[in-house]
Amino acid sequence: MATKPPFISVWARETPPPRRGREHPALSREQIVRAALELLDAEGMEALSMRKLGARLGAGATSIYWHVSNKDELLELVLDEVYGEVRIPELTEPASWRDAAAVFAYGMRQAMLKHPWMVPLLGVLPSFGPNALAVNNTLMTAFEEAGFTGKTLDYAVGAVVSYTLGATTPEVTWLNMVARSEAGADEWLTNLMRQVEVAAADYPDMLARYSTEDFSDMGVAKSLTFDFGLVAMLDGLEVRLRWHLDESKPPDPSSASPAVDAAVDAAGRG
Amino acid sequence: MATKPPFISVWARETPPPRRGREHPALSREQIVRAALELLDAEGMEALSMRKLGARLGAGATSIYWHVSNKDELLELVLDEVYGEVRIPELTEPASWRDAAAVFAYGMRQAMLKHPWMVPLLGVLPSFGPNALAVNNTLMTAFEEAGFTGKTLDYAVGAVVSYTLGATTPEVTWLNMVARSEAGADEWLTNLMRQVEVAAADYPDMLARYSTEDFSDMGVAKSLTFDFGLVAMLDGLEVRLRWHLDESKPPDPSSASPAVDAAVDAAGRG
DNA sequence: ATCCTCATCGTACGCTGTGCGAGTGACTTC
DNA sequence: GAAGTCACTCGCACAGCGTACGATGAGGAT
Repeated sequence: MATKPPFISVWARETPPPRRGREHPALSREQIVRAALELLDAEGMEALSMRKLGARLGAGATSIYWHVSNKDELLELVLDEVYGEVRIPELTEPASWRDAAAVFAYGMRQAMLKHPWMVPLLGVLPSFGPNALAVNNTLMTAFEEAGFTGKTLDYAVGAVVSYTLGATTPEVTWLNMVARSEAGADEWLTNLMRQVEVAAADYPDMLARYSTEDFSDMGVAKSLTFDFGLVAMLDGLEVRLRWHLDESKPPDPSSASPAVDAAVDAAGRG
Repeated sequence: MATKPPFISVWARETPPPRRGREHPALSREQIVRAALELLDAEGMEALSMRKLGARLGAGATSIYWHVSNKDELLELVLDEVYGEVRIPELTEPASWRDAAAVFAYGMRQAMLKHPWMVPLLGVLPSFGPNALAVNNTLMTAFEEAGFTGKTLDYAVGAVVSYTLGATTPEVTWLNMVARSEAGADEWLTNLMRQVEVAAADYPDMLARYSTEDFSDMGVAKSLTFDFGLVAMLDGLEVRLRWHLDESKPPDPSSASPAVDAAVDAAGRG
């Protein structure tokens, strides 16, 4: 059992000093990353192999390894390239932290929907690239100007980012599945529904709920769901912002009722 | 370029009727799933190959394919097995929907931290298994008893699930990285910090914020962050529950200020 | 004893990431 | 001009992957 080599983020490793070399190298890191991005968008994650990427660049497969030390490293670069698409405009109004958050959330969601292959990567690769940092910084600054400070600032920004990620992930999973079902999405969906109905026979409430569901305009429904949760989160944060500004203590400092504590402890021991 | 076969969820495919066969087949689906789960927990995703799994079961690699048609299908089964660990106790108090949500959130988070390999899977495989449905159903029922109905019910539950997923994902990514860095976590972290400082030189605010950060007790910090966002979300939902019960319209039906609309539209076109 | 079905397994195919060493051409130094 | 250095490219090879396929055997049913 060969232990796998340690993971070192591109952004954490020493970059060799640029020495003068040939004028026109055939390959460049930017070029490779761009080609990889195109390939991923066109055919998805499992279509990206070093050989295919090399072929697309008119180069040998292993030539890539001069510019990039790993496939993981390449993926880190591509991922940060996507973060570059998430642009948050300067919003100078006072208390426009809500707008900044909303623009980020929708931008991030759009990026994830446009590049579905990136979603699993978020669970494996860190997001320390310059573009990811820039996005994060913009959000931080907007929240800071609104009055969030210290840990509350981190908490609030983290909450918005978390919701955005978590809300979009299953959406992308769903779309991936529909896309992969080659047959018409309709027939595939009814097939799935029938099976789920069987599996969910034990839960009559669930069946009742599903039967009233409208699957015709899924896109709109997903958007509404996303917006609902986002606004709910922002409202919750706004309450905390007021507490923060007034330096008033929240009425109940902890979320945990005794019942919750007990259940969480039990789960922890299991 | 061979087009990949379509994806068909385990839960959506026809299961062959059980015919009477040998009394003691050497392998069983449950056994395989359990062994796969152990292997994944012990050595992570990329250590799970059909050959290794077969070896661990004292069987040939391809024998597994009698009980499971795919590696993806096996992973779907293992994933649902993990959902089985997320148990939400019966909370019969009125208005205990908050407790139910909190217990789910902490349970799900714990499961994800315990089985880090599952996080990327959430972006690829659907969660239609019986255990996943059970968890979802319990949450739904608790919210319904509290007064959520119709689409608002879906929205509210979805918001809690989304936040939980999205908040835990980067946590797991982080832990994975630290674990993979073979060298002491401390030295690895300082190394990363140095590089990030260089990369973030353009953002003086960010540097200032990071320097006041305390990295000593990361676990506690992450827990606090998680709880903060969760309670914020629940507060936001509680406001909506009251609107819902009073059938009063929210003061501002949409989150979108003109500035946000413009920005979102621009992103959509890009 | 014969047949039929369930279940297991060995082999093989095409694919993957990537380590290694040889090759190539341009620039620097004499 | 000659020699050397160095950036860069590439072919080969290795170990491993998922899994299609056909052979093989082990029971129960007849």
